[in-house]
Formats: sequence, C-alpha cells, structure tokens
Amino acid sequence: MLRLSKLTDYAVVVMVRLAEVSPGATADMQTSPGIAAATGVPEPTVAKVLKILAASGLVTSQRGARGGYRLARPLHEIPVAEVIAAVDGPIALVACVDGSPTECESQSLCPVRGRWDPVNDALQRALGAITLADMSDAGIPAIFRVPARAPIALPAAE
Amino acid sequence: MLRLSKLTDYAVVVMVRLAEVSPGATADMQTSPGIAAATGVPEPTVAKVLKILAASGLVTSQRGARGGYRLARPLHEIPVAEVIAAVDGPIALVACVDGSPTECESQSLCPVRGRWDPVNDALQRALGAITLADMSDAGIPAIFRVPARAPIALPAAE
DNA sequence: GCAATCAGGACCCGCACGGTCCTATTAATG
DNA sequence: CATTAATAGGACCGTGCGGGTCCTGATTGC
Repeated sequence: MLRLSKLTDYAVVVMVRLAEVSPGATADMQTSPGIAAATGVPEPTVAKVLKILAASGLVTSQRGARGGYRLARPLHEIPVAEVIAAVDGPIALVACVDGSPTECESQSLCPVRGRWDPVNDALQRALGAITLADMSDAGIPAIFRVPARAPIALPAAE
Repeated sequence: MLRLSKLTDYAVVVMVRLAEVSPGATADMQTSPGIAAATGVPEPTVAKVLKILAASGLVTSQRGARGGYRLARPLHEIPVAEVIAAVDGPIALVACVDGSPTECESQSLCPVRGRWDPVNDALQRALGAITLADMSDAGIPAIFRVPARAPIALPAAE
C-alpha cells in the first residue's frame, strides 16, 4: 500500500484552503462548515481533521462565536511530513521501528531489526523537503478551484 | 499511516536470506520451509511472499522435487521500491493519483488533483535509490543473524 | 510411480480507518 | 443575563482490506 489515509489528504486540502483566505474577510478565521462548503468535504470530517491539526499545533483555533481556525504558519513553512505525522502518526514503514507500539514479538528472530531505518530516514527527508506551498502551486489548472461554495455537493444524490 | 504491510517486511527478510546462502550460485535453491525455519516467519506466509515475488520476477522458481527459489538479481541491483511495488502495489500516497483504481468520485471538487504527484515522485526516487544490499549491511550487529535455525532466545533482552 | 515442491487460488478473521454524532465548553452578541 | 455560534473531545459503529491459513492442482526429480 504505502497509501496514506484519506484524512491526511483532507488535511492538505483543508490547510491549503485555510491559506486561501477570502480577500474580504474581516478576520482570517474560517469555520469548519465554511471550509466544508468550500472544499466539498463533509462537514464532520472537516471538523475532525481540524481538531487533529489543532491538537498538533499546525493550526490555531478560536473558540466561541465568531471563532474558527487559522494557519499557525505559512504554507511554505509546513513540510508535508508534519501533516502526515499529525494525522497518520509517525512515519514508520515497519512495525519494527523504534518507538513503535507493537514491538516485534520475537526480536531474536527478527532479521530486519533496524534495517528499515535508512529507508525511513530517506523518506523523512524526502517528505520534510516538500512543503504545502510546493503542493499548493503544483500547477493546479484553476479548473478545480472551487469557488467557495458547494452547489453540486452531491446532496444525497444516490 | 504510511506503514507498509508486514508482507513487504517479510519479503525483505526472505530476499536477504535468499542472498545469504546463494550469493551467486545458480543451483543453490532454497525451499519455502527452509526459509521459514531460517527466518522464523511462518511457513505459509513465506510461501505466499515467495509466490508474490516470483510472480513479479524478483525471484526465480524451480518447480518439482529439489526445486526452490533463487534471487533473480543480486541484492545491490534490487531497489526496495521494487519490493514494495511487488508486494504492496504501486507507490501511491493518495487515491487521487494517476492510474489508481478508485478514482475520485467528485473530481470537480477535488482540490488535490495532481497535487501529490511531486510527493509521490520524491518518494519513488528515495525508495529507488536504496537497494536491498544497503539494507542488508546496514550495520546489523550480527546478534540478530540467525544461524539458519531458531534455538536461542536472546539473553541480552532489554 | 512416488514424493517433493511450487502455483494459484479460495477462505475466514481481526483490526484499523472512515465517517457520524453527542455533549460539554467557550466566547461574542443582543 | 440569556442566547447563539463555534470548537473540544470524546464515543460509537460499519466496512474494507490486510494477514494468515489451507486446499487443490501442476511440475519435476528420483
């Protein structure tokens, strides 16, 4: 697989959206329903992602009325590795890595003990070198830029 | 979580084991039960992994009595990316990548379309640069080198 | 012919992800 | 002060998929 979870995907979508603050907005805060409407992601899922990101410090939150979320740092200072680590947990390719909750039950037999470390390190560096800004201006043809509304948001279409 | 499956882990173990006995020999075949006994991995699982690797061309097989498996190429010519791709499928971080079986149901709303491509490419390059030989001599302290059996119980337990 | 071994499935189980919802807490507003 | 709007932090359950086992054939050496 090596396929990360959809939550991480949504997290990137939400954070990029968070950076695309509406020009005329009074405050740069955005609410969960607003982001959900803008991105097309279901509102409960957006709320869940935002809560996770807020717990990890990637976004700051403001409770109460007129509250919302805001990016803690600009996009170009947020490597995608941090988002992945926040949502999907630490980047660990195998269960036998240091700090993993599920240790090898038979360590004496495990011939891969520590073997994946260089691979994990290489992945960490590769993912740490790419920021959300790199993903943001990755040549999105603006056809997919949803105009901050969700008119065709499949309202229980099927 | 970005944690690849155990099957891939086992595949690396099995292939490294396959190289430890027949570094360049052409006739030194190893059977599934033999590798299972040497690595401590359950025999059916070893057989499954070997079959997958054989189907991908990473190992060659010999059917019939006195048959077995053999590495198709030396370790230093096998990037770990190939093993991952053989066992876990193509390296694709999100469902929205090109060639993925599950396409975005709402492409017009998906703001990440193509965004993960540079990330996937970076990962592909990082994993393609590391071979099984790099993982093999990654400084394994030889304590974990199982002597083709599994009698000991690692006295120096933590 | 017999035995050993791989090939290619089918099959079941458990777990983690996904998605939703509920309640408490906080803060602005009238 | 009451109300409302919004986040915080859970619990909850369904589902899909990986993990693991096993069975039946096909092939080859003895």
